[in-house]
Amino acid sequence: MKKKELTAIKQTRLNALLDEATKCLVENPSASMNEIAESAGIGIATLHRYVESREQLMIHLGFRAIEVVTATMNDIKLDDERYESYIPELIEALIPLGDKIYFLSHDATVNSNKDIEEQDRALRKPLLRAIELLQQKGYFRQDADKNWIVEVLYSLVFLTWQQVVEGNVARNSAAQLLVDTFYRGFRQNES
Amino acid sequence: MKKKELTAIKQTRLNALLDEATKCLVENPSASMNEIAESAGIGIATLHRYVESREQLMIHLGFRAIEVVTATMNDIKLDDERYESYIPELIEALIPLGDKIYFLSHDATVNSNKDIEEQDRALRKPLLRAIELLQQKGYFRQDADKNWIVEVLYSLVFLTWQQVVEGNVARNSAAQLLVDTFYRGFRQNES
DNA sequence: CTCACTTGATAGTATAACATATCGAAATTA
DNA sequence: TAATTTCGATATGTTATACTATCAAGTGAG
Repeated sequence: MKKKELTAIKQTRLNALLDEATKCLVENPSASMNEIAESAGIGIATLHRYVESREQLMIHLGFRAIEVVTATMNDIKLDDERYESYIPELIEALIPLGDKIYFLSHDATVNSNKDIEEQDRALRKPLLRAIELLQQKGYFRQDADKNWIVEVLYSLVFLTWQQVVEGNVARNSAAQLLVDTFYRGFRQNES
Repeated sequence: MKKKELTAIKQTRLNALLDEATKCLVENPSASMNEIAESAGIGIATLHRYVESREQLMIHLGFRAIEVVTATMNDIKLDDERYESYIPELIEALIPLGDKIYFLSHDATVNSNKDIEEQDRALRKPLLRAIELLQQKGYFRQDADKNWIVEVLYSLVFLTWQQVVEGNVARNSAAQLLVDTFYRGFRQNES
């Protein structure tokens, strides 16, 4: 087995560990390293073979979150011909990443890291542009602030993810529910 | 000075401490007792004179949150003649309590306490009834689940509170912004 | 002024969590 | 099969934090 394959396997396992750690820490931000290791199904010694310290774990988690969310967003293209499908597709893809999105915007350790903070801003840029375009097309309301729209989207994605995890919302109908809420709100139209 | 006045003063100071601790812990859930005391402008010794332990502090915070939110909700009556004003008034009153609402639904310590959990359910009941009534009146969409509506409301109240604290949203326009989002979403009506 | 009470600072202790090292077992590769 | 590595359990050192005890300073009432 070549060396490159070895590091690739390690990387895969590290990513799986990071994903599990994110979920664990979102559920209980004060989870100990022991709890994290147990939650990931590995020993505490092995955990420290992957990450040097708790602080470094947090940094890793931040970058991992950015990486995954960025990749997911890049997969969803804003097609001029079918711009109506952009948000629904994006939401469908983002819901499983609800914990990472939440982690990005709420964890204290992550938010005090300059690099991550900057990458987070870079991450929002294309989303802001997409919303702007949807507004110009007259598809989205133009009297709403773009940044506010993004904040609401993030917030609702996390909420939906959480409701799915807790079993209050069916996984298959979650995206539709969220799109519907995000688009129309709850007021009955009086037309 | 009478004894009753003394305990009343103590209670007032305790409440102020709890309110500050809530804000502090929402911003950084792993804040130490020292940080909490400092944030409240008191010494660590005094903090321990008010609450016996960290765990007891958490319990106190849970009950305090329930108490304040309940009182606020009871102040807003659902008047059959003016049911349109119920949600806007409620939202306006709830935004300053965003941290407490968040604390109630997200803190691990609080959510594992049976009493608080039960009181939290009791707290939601009148809100659920109000939403049901608004749906029957045709004022709210009837195809949306009541519990989902409450979850979204809580989530957005916290988001708005946070945006106000961070300075991204003006305090005076926050309620209007939230009501608008909650009612209509972001899709442009094609009428 | 005096007394009762409260507060904040400091020092100290106990406990829990982080982090490291070791060792045998299991898995993987040659 | 033999060698190498990977892993998990355990033990241990080190640090951080919750909590206690004590004392001096401040405050208000009588």
